[in-house]
Amino acid sequence: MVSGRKRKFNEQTALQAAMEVFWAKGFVGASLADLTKSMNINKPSMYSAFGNKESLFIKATQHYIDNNMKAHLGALYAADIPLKTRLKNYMMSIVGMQCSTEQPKGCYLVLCQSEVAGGDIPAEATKLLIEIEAAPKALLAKLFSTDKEAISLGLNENSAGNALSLYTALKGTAAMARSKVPPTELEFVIDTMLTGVFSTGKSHAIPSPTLQ
Amino acid sequence: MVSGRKRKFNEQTALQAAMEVFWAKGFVGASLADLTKSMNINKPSMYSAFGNKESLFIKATQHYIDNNMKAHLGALYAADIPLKTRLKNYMMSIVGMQCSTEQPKGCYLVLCQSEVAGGDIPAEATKLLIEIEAAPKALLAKLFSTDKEAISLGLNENSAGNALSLYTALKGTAAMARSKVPPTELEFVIDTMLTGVFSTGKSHAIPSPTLQ
DNA sequence: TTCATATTGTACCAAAAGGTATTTTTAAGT
DNA sequence: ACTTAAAAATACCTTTTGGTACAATATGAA
Repeated sequence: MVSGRKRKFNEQTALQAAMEVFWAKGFVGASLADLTKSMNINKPSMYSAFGNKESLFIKATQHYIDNNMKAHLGALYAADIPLKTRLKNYMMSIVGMQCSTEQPKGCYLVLCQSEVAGGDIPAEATKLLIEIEAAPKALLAKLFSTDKEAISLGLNENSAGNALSLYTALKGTAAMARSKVPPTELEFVIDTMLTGVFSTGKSHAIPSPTLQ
Repeated sequence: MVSGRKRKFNEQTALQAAMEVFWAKGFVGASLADLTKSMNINKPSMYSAFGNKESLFIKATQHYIDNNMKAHLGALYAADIPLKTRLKNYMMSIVGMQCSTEQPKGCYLVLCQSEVAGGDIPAEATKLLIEIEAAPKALLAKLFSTDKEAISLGLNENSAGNALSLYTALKGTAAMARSKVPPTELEFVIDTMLTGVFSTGKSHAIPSPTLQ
């Protein structure tokens, strides 16, 4: 193998720390001093391990997706659970993360995506943040357009709109969570939006059975 | 009167320009160079007229409230218009602002309030941003608890929750608007949340008329 | 026309920003 | 034990940050 001094820090641990700084402060607001202090390494170690601030951010963002977004997906496809319940479990799982005391409140992505418009985020990072935006919308839209129950309720007729409604609600709860609104209150918000989606679906989709 | 050289710039115009920079970049992201360039004045003029970055921000925030928030309130209290319609008009008026091409997209306050948790906003400004948060929630809650129609629909029974749902939806649309989602799509989201609020109200509030 | 005063423009300051060069330390391979 | 190589620590670089001193320039009052 190659010789040389061994790394004192664990790359994943350092990345987790960096992620939490970006989560709390955004890309622009997070300084290298903030980052390296929280990662417990010095600047040259950071640069040799991660490249520069932008590529550290890109890796931290990927780390966030892998460790804080994907875990919720399971709830969406659980067997033998009504669609509305699956959606609620999915959304409340995300809300729980947004309100967790173990990590910064709110959503990493909502904050950083809102920084994009300011024009101070480098090109590659901007591209990633914009791409990420599409995924959950597409995922929910696909669910609404393919799920048996969704189809029988007519929710497939505006799958994109229904997905957008839920996604928007989650962006809203992210902002509220950052302002320390507790998850118990946000649960009511989620319930309300789900009620709206499901009752809109019905009114649009259920034709009179006696006709046609 | 007092003598001396006359001001070349209009204070309100300069404040409007500063507001737009904070709106696009947040408090942390907006540099004095950004601000003074957009205000078309130099730093000493800025400092003599507005104090420092923090007090400029406080004045810009007040300017935002006066010029971009208060205008929507009329819709809430319009006579002879159903409550649901009034709420929709109010919310769509805000969404229209969030999506306007005349100003930065999204909401000034949502961005800056999300910066508070980062800890880099000075004390007075932080205090203001937190105070502001309470007003629209209280306003909607009061409407739900006092409006005749709201009471008859039972929406007063959870006026705070209903207010929170709508407020959260607006925070969500602010984030979506910043990502350039068009108002036509956000209108569907607003409709859905309103449907949720009103149908939740009904299910809670309408007791079986044959009983009791 | 002079005088006092307020605003401007330029130049400047110390601190913090992102990023590196260089030296010191630590480890593995021989 | 000695070399080689990689990581760490310190010091440093340039640019930008928020904020000012100071001289130049207008303006109304006397």
